[in-house]
Amino acid sequence: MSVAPSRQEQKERTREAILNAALDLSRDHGFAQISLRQVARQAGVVPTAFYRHFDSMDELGLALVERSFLTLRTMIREAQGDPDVLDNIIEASAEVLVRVVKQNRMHFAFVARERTSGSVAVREAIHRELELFISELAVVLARLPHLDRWSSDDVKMASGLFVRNMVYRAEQVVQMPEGRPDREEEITRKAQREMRLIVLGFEAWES
Amino acid sequence: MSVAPSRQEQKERTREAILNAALDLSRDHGFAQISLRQVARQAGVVPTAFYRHFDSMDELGLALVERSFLTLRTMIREAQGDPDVLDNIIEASAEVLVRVVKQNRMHFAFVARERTSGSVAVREAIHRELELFISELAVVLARLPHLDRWSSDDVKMASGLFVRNMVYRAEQVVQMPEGRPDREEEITRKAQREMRLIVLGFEAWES
DNA sequence: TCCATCAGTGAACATGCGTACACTGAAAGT
DNA sequence: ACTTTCAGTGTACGCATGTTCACTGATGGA
Repeated sequence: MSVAPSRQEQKERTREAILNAALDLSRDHGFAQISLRQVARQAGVVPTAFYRHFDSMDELGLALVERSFLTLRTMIREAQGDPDVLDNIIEASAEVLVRVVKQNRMHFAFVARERTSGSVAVREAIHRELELFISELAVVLARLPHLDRWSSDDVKMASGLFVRNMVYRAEQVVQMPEGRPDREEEITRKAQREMRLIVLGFEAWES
Repeated sequence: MSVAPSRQEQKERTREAILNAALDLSRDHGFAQISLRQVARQAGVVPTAFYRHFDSMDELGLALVERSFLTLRTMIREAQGDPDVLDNIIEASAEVLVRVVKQNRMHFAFVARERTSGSVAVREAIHRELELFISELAVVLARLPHLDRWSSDDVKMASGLFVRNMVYRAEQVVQMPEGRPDREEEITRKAQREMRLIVLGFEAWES
């Protein structure tokens, strides 16, 4: 027998249910086109109960942005801890990327989709988070053996290119039908090739 | 005094009005979230008149995709005719890009936005058109002095990278507030730098 | 001149929407 | 044992939507 959940716990559960409902519904039609009532229905709650957790759909959207980028941050930390990644940043990180995107398909789909199409508030939040993410990645990259002689501007630019590559590949993984390891491998390969290209370009540039 | 327009002419005018109304309204909220009635209102016709021109909003969306890519094709042809572009593909094409995007801001905004967020039909149409555009650009690139020794796979990949760079820069130009030649120049510069990086990368790669 | 065509009208409809408001009943504080 | 708090309920409202249908009146072919 499970004990009755405390009030706080129960509220948190409903909040999660609403977040998941919104994420799930966004999948097919985009966050901007789903209604408060649809979200409430899917979450198993009456429309007015929604307001106990969020003031508006816009606020829900911002919460989803936050939750999605938490996943991204976890990814970059995991990559930092992994010795394979430090030895062979390009090959390993491309593999980490595809794996993590697959595991958190919906979060990445949300970011990729709402980045250009969400409400103004959501769009700006994603933009801010992506900029932050680029800076964080730049710090990691700057420590790498090959790149530590580059100017910080160049590292930042490389980081930006990597992240853009990442966002683009994430779009592809998200749209990829499930159970297609061949497509998946192809995406990984292309992502690697592109990152190698970027690094080679910078090296030819500086010399 | 102007003569009375023929029936055909008048119909074509209304059709244009509807297309422009939709493009204009999409600007702020995205095509997927605007209603048939809003479009009709802005075009200065009654909602039911809409059906004389399009069966549904989806069909309107497809017509907008077509019209937008017509603009893109014009751009690539213009670039081919321009001797500056052939001599100095990177610098010149980045400038052409920024100029054309500025002139057709709304069309590019539409493509960039609806590429990831539109209805399934619109999204697929844009994807198809972009693939086509990449192939067309690859043909142009293959004729260039520097690139004619590359494998056709590599040229295609470079073309894909250029187009992705283009789409991304177009997003920036679209979001850029008007009358900021400094930002504009910065975008041009970054686009050029990136394209040079890609070319350098390939050359380092092959040798 | 007559008549068919057809782009655009205007009223009507069922439906889904966001939000206000008064409410219930169990958990948590005293 | 009591009272307070508050997550979730149920009703009701005004409003915008997509689509239907019968219509009007100018255009353009006979």
